[in-house]
Amino acid sequence: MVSSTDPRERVTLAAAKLIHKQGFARTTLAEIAVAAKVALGSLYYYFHTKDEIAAAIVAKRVGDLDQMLLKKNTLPDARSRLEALVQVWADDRNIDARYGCPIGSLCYELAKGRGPLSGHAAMPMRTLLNWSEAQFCALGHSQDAATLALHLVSALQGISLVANSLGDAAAITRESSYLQDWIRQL
Amino acid sequence: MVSSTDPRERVTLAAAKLIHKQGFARTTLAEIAVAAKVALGSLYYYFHTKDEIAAAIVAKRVGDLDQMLLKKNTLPDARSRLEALVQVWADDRNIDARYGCPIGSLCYELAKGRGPLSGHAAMPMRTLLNWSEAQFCALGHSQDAATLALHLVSALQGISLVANSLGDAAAITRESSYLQDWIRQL
DNA sequence: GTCTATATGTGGATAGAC
DNA sequence: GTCTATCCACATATAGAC
Repeated sequence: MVSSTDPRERVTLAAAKLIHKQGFARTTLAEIAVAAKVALGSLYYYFHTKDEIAAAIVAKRVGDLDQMLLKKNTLPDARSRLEALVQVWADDRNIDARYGCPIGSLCYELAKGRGPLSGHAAMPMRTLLNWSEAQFCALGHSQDAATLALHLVSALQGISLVANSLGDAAAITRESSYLQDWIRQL
Repeated sequence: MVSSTDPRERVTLAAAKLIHKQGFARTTLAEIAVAAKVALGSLYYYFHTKDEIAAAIVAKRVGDLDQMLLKKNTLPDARSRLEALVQVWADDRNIDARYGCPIGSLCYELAKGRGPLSGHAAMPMRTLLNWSEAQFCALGHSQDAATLALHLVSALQGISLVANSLGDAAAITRESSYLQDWIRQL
């Protein structure tokens, strides 16, 4: 299950998986400790509080996102880069329909009524928005690139939420196709 | 704050408000009891479990949604009806940016990794989707009405999530404008 | 029906040995 | 650094008087 040798990373990975499936509030430190093969008390050597684990997960997600988007940048044109982003959702349709978007569902839970953690929730969204905006700019839509990026990211986050509520992965397939067409026609 | 005379309704309303702001898992029965001006023990006269309160909130939300959509049906044409739906999000931008969509954020939390409550999460979404699909049909898009409805509802749910994560109500204004234009051009 | 009091379980967090 | 054992607060749920 958890294969990293660095225990701190093992905890972050295990927590990310569990929290994706169960939500942050419903996931206990005891569960995380078991999944990470670390004693419960040891968690507090790596993180001072449960909230800090959430912050670490968000930071890791932003890093993964950056890496993923950087890879897409090797694609020849902005249009295919945007299509590739949508394709990520299409590929992950089954897990997203079951547990929601790993990024969006966590951000939604953290942003709600929390002080310090609310700030963290913005980072992954900004990452997605900024990259998308750059692509729309490259496509020649520099005037309304921010608006188009907002629409794209909203659609991706929204379809994850709707498909999860319905328990219907096919909804993600359908919305992905719609978005692909939209990008091609732009 | 809570003005209903029927105590059961008072509990449902108080719980709905608190859970919208704090999330389901983080809201305690003690808080609900205080807000509803009911003794903690009395909650169990009206509801057997905390989960039942969540179910009652969802049922109430579906009822409110039905009523709201029924009102929109008095508008002369399908296009203005769809615009009116989007306008609801634009009007509620401040509260949605702060706490998320009252429907979507609850559904997202309930659908995740829960047995019986997962089923309830689908109902509000289906209500929104079915009504929207009917409007797109009336607009002459009977062929792809379901796809258009899915795109609209996803966009509305998505912008609530993104705006909440960013803490930015203006994002809802911008996406609403985009969707209004989209509806007019259809 | 509505209340007070309480049982029961469990979660985050700490203490301290090794 | 990693562990075991434990504290303490609090949340859900129950008991039972009124």
